[in-house]
Amino acid sequence: MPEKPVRKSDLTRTRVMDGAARVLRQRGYAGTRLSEIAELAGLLPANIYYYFDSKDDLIEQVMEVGVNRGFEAVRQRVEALGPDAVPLARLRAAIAAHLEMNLAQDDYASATIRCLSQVPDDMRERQLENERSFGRYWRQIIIDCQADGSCRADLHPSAVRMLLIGMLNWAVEWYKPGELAPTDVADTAVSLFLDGFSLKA
Amino acid sequence: MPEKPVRKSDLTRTRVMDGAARVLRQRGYAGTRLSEIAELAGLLPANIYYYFDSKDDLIEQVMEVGVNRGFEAVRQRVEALGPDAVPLARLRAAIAAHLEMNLAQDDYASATIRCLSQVPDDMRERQLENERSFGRYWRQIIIDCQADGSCRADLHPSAVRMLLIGMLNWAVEWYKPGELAPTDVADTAVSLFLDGFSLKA
DNA sequence: GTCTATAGGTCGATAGAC
DNA sequence: GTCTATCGACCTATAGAC
Repeated sequence: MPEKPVRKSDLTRTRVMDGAARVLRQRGYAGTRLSEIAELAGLLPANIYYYFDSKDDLIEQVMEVGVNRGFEAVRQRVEALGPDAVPLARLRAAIAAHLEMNLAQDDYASATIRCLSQVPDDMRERQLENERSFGRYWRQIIIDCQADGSCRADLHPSAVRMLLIGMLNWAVEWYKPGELAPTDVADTAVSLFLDGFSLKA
Repeated sequence: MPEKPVRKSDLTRTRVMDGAARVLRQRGYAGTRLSEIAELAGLLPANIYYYFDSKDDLIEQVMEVGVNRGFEAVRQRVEALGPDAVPLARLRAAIAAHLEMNLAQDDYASATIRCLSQVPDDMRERQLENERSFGRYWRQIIIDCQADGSCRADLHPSAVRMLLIGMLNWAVEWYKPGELAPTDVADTAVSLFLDGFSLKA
């Protein structure tokens, strides 16, 4: 491993991205101001242009990190089960990981989720391309569950995936730390999604 | 019934609100421009101030209509079952109605859902107050299902409600008319939520 | 790398003629 | 009710000193 000195430049750049992620999460794309990002990062708005070409350039880089973080959180939890884990166990792990990531209020991941539908068309197109492998990963887990007979094959896998992801993503909108811990919500979501709400007598 | 003449003023006012609902749905709160609303309504931006005190005033009125439309769509479908319908049937009807309302792309309802987390704090506070009775309506149906033994009582009713509503609301973000009809998605959502994805052998 | 200063543009809102 | 004209605020982005 070669030396990888931590330069001040990199630290400041990271502070700007951290600030941008936080502002994007709570203001949305169009509501995000460079002045607020600069304040959080402890510099002046004009300085941002020393690190990024434009506001959109900064935002796009934040969202790229957000997708990667979300994907990695899910993948690591799933892979930790080992190569012999059954598909249903992998699905449980994926749901819990995705939800806990969002409820832990990771700014990058939740900013990305929230802003995807708000950014300009060309930026969204590139972002969707980034998320495609993440989507395939979910899709494969769901299909595997149907293929080995552990889950219902009468439902359209794409609809199942979107409804599931929606249930998880929307939690960002209403969850407030307090009464329910993130793991409690995750347990409820896993149980609800897999076993259903109704009682089969 | 007294005469209720349709004044031109009211028609124009409605066109402005229709335009605002559409723009809000696809641009979000901060991304909405009066110029785009005016274009859709067929007038000039300055004219909007003849009908509304301010941009926020217009937006708040659109969201108020949105909440009412969503609530009425759900309530009417549920009430149509008659007073003797079992809670589980009422829950099915509520889910289908809410989802179909959103997927049919009603601008007012989906704009409200999308913008709620983006508007200024005081506006959101008033909006949440409006939605409270809607929330209680859902809550009662869920509790009734648990009370009569048709649904699981081991899950926190609030968590169940939020996860369910989230699954439905997020559909606005990804649904595109085409392969799947709104009723198909609604059927899948009802089946998935009530019976679960896994197969109980 | 960080600052001051400012250009250039967009938008919400108002004033007043018609 | 709808128009033209315009003000003032705010924001992105650039230029250039230090």
